[in-house]
Amino acid sequence: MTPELLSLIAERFKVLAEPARLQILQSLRGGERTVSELAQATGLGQANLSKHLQSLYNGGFVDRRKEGLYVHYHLADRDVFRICELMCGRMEQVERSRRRALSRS
Amino acid sequence: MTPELLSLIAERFKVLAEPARLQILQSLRGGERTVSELAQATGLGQANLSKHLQSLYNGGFVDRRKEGLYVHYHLADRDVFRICELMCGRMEQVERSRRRALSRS
DNA sequence: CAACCATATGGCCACGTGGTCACACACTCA
DNA sequence: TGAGTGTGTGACCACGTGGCCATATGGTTG
Repeated sequence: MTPELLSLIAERFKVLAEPARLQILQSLRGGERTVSELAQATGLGQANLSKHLQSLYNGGFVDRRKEGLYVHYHLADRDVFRICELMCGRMEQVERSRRRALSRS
Repeated sequence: MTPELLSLIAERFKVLAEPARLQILQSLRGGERTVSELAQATGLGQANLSKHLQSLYNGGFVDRRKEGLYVHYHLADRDVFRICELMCGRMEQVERSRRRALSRS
């Protein structure tokens, strides 16, 4: 496990470490969405949204398809949500240990 | 999926979005380590390391046990590495699609 | 062609945070 | 008790980046 590999993994996590981007991914669970549709669904500004989409695209989490004026974004794969579910499982566990810690003190 | 929940998930990811902390977790795969052992294994400064350990502890990724002068840290669970493996799988896939994109342009 | 629209991009600011230093705290041992 | 050691913490700086504005880019329509 080289330092370079660790940096790569960290960079992947960094893309998901942002509520706005998680919100975008969630909005894409229903299928393809254009940037304007995503803007309305998420309430994010257009420029801001565009940058987040760029991050997600560079990270390989979403793919896109241009059609006339519009750009349609869609999930690159569904593994992202497997990761998120593992995270949610962790959150429950953290809750338990937090309560343990509180009762300890 | 409320905004608050998304923020919580994002915060979990943020803890893992740092090479130094991934390195610490990896060093703990072999079992318990004291802070000084971790400092030597990772090459991180002591104060810096202590803060990273605090993050990991607050995130519930590691647990600790005080014994005399020393504090022994250990992994809270092994699911972290399931998440990392999923991430690594993603990285291979990203490689493939990057090559696709290159050959497309 | 010009007018218009959807999206991307560069500049800018404000905020968060990783790294380091200095020091505080906790514990052991003479 | 006081010296010495391991760990945590506050202050500080430097850097990265999310959000917003203005503008560029690429495409369509009349």
